Amino acid sequence: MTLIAEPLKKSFKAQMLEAREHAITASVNRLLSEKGFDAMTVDEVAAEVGIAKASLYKHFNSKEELACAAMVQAMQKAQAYLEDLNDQAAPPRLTALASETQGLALHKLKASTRWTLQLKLAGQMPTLPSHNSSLRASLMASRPYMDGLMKVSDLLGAWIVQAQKEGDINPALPPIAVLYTLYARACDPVVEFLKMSELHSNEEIIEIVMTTCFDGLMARKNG
Amino acid sequence: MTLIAEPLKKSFKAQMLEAREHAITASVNRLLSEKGFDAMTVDEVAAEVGIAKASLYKHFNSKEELACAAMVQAMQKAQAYLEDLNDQAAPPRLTALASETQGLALHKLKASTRWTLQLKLAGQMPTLPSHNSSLRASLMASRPYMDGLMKVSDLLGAWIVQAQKEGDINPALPPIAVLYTLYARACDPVVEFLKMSELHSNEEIIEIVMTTCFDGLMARKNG
DNA sequence: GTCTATAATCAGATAGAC
DNA sequence: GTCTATCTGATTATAGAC
Repeated sequence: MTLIAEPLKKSFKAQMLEAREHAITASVNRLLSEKGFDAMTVDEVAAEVGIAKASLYKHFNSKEELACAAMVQAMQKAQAYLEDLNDQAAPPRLTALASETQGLALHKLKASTRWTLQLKLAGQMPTLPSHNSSLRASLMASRPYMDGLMKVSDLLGAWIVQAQKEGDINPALPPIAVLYTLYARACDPVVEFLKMSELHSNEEIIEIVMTTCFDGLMARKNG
Repeated sequence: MTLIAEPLKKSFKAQMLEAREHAITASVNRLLSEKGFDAMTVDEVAAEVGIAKASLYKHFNSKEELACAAMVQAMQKAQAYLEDLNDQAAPPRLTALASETQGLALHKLKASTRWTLQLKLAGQMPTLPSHNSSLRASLMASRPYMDGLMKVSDLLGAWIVQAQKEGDINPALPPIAVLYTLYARACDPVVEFLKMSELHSNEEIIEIVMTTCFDGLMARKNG
């Protein structure tokens, strides 16, 4: 009995722990997206999760670790999405018109960007502080975060190079600049401004930002 | 004698005061550009200016006022630049090739954006915190700031509409979205990332960002 | 592991002499 | 107006009972 019960009990406790920590990271994620790292206080997190602040510090040793955990979770979600997208070998025939004029690589880059914007509009995109902060240092020192960042960059980087080869992405742009430009969509203030103006639906905002990102501001005279 | 000396003396004192306050805003401007509002401390400002913190508070009643003064200064500089650009009625024949295919409005929009990027790369662009903060509220309550912002927006807005009429800017984009997209160049993290990577000169960075902003990421197949 | 209560620190703001 | 010294409040982090 004890031989079976003991491991089960441990597993249950571990599950509870994991669930609790997941609830914490979810709250942190939301607050990070809403106010950013500096403005977010540990008291707020504790209040939102519904536990005492001291209990938080049993799970995470510092505010930076707390935020790191949320960022890692988000990064891994992105990684999973991109890997899934990458495995879809067959060209999607949903949008026949687009597929004929655009290569698969560009299609994936656009899908990724759209996914990012949707997440951001849903308030689930924990944004990095634009200026150097203690959080940046913690993230750089975090193996899981850097691993995720590298895998994500590799996937996107390969698509970028491929899209340039296929004549879909401007080959004059350094791939790294394209990568940064796509990353920047995750913290694009234009999205927030347009949302605040309440003149456009979320879908419209996404289409506007997708257009300015891939087609630019200028009219396509011969398009 | 005193009739002349008194006003002169007052004027001199006023000049000193102005010079001192200019030195303060210059420091604030630099720190704001380097670290942002939250990370910048009043102690730092005092240390950089070379006066005691209490003396700072004789000039400005709060950290917000301090930052506001710097932002207002920057906004007025932008306003002056744009008004100057606006007064150049004659189409610049410097770049004959560009002038033939692009209207004057687009030319001015590009010049403004380039100017912004240069300022940013020079570390003279005090960036707004991306998330809501006490600074935002202070700026909204500041008449000179809001006046400058409105004048700047009016000038840019007129050029945007004109450029759309001339077929240079994508007419499908709401003018307000174009305006926000241009404003966003002032706090574009891509610029910082590219600068940190040290792979490109400032001129190259500007050209890259100008390209992604106006032409987008995609190749111009029929351009 | 969770709680209440408290320590420790840091940064914005002020008092008061000169 | 400038200084040194100090106050105040907010926030990160911890001690210690249960």
